[in-house]
Amino acid sequence: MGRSMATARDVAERAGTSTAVVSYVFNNGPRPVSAETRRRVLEAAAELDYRPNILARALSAGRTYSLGLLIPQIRNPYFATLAEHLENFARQHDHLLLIGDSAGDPEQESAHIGSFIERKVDGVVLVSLLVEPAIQRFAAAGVPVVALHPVPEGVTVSTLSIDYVAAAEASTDHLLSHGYRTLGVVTGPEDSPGTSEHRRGIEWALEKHPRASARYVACPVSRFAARDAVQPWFKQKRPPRAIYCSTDEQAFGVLFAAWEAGLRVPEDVAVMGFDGTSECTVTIPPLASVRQPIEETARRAVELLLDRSNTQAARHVLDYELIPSTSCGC
Amino acid sequence: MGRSMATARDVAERAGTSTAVVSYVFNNGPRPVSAETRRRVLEAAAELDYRPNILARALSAGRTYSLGLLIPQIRNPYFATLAEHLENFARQHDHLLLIGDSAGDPEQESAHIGSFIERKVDGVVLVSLLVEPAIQRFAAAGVPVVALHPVPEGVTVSTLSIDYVAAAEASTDHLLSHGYRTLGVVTGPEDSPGTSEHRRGIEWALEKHPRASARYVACPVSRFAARDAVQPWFKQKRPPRAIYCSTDEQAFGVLFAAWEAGLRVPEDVAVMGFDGTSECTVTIPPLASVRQPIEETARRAVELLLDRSNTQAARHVLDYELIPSTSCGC
DNA sequence: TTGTAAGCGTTATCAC
DNA sequence: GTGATAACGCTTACAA
Repeated sequence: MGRSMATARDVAERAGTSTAVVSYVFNNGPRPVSAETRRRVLEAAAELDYRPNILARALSAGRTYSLGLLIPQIRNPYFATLAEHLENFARQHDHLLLIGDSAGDPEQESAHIGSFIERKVDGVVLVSLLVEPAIQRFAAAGVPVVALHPVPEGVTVSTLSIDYVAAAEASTDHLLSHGYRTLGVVTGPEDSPGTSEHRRGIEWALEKHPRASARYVACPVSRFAARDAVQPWFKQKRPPRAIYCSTDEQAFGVLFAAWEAGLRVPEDVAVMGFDGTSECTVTIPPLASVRQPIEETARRAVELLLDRSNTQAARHVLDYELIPSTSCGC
Repeated sequence: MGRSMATARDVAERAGTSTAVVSYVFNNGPRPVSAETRRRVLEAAAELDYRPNILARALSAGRTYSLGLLIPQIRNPYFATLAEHLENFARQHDHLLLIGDSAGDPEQESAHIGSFIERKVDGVVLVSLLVEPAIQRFAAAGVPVVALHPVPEGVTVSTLSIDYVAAAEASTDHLLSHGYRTLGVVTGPEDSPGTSEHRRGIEWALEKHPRASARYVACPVSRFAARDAVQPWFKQKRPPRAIYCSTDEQAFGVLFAAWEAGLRVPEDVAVMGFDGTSECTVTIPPLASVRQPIEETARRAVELLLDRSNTQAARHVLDYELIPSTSCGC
């Protein structure tokens, strides 16, 4: 029982028809089937509890009904939330989501890319450490990709993201409008996608506030790395009055470092995150941030990948939302 | 280029042999191959950049080289960490890890179970909401399972976990040994696996401290739900002096609720978590907890599932470690 | 030690 | 509208 599933052949025999017709019924095509025959097939299938063998289907039809998600770190709540939403939308379309967590390691990322190609996923949602090689390999294998971060000009791929430069500028503006003059900036690694966009937005904002100055530090996107990265600032006589973080994950580490150094947030140092995960509402104190439209991103990413007519690489821009909260001082 | 991969047939032709031998070489069996022939096959394979088609292999051999992980919530850092380690070990054994996140919803859990069975995973690591139905379905489909939580007596399945009762007792003992007399206990839902083990351990500890009393609340395993669940306590004139949480995830919400209510941790209220994720080291204040051996659990789970000789259901018990920290008052 | 050929369970072409 | 039948690419008896 359950040991060996019924096959299309069994259903065909019981319905007094052929395996071809069984296939036509279950796929609504490519040939038409009379109402009466269809009924008999569905009845037989129900009686035998027939479920098409996905593996056989994949081998024959060349589609696996699976999507890949490649991310730097599943422990980052932003990516965990993204994965949740993508999984929901993928399931609604009868697809399985494969999650490839690189854990910040390009080698693991590379292994996942190979794995996704090998398993012939129908499409990949990409948040990559090393954007260009990843895109090259998927392109060479004919796997559709949607990237969720900025990608260098000239690289042909669909992207789906907010305007990072504008969001960074708005966020910095918001911080500086409190009158804070000294800014600390925590970004991801120099070469990681998005870092230069954050910088550019921050610099644009700084131009409008000539008395403000900024110092920068780049570190891995982890709360632990960020804590370590800002500790030296907090030991100085004059720590930055406000800290801009390019991810919430890093901001979590900054909040801790401030607490550890005996600095009050926001009275002594203001902090701003980026991503706007719901975890921000229960940090101590609640974290101001820039909300990314995670659910909409997930919905559209799945649509883009599964819409097989859509073969154009396009750059889609979504809206962000500035979320002030206790940590920024308002 | 990359469009259509080389097949075993191509390799066989180029090496002047048959597809059978190609298969023997790539699987190290089941028939022996002479050194010379093996060399020619490998050479031809390298020249053609041949990679066996995993789908075809799965269909033919009945193994998919994939493992499933079924968890209640990927956003919980404990499960995210578990997923990371499992993925690493699975990859070391050339297996892919499929993550099924139920998001606390039995219907989603059920859908994932169906999906894992349908895709014929070679084994499943189970952290389930509804243990028995899950185990039934996998058993009926002939899928090996390792459960990472307590499972009712009489259910035949391998388990791999710490002794929850003993750990809960030790943790409660530790709290009470500070002299705290009033204890608040936050557990997961009444019917979720583990809850009764936590309760039992706590009660054993309470018996040794006759002047101590406890009040209980059950809530979903989420920091948000836990925050809401303990808020009423913190509004009372005499909140519990110490709070035991059956997961770190819930303890995170308790720390926030205490802060929000103006209570100091640990001066006004002590807090203990459970799971011992590294996130505990950067909460405000750092969270005392019971460390689960996540990496070892992951390693052994993969070994158990892939060791095909091992068909016995056994209950494996791992060691936990009590981790005192600021939040408990020592 | 190697080759032939029959599956694995679909899909889809092509003839009826 | 329907039914044979040849793929899909691999594994593995069985024969040589």
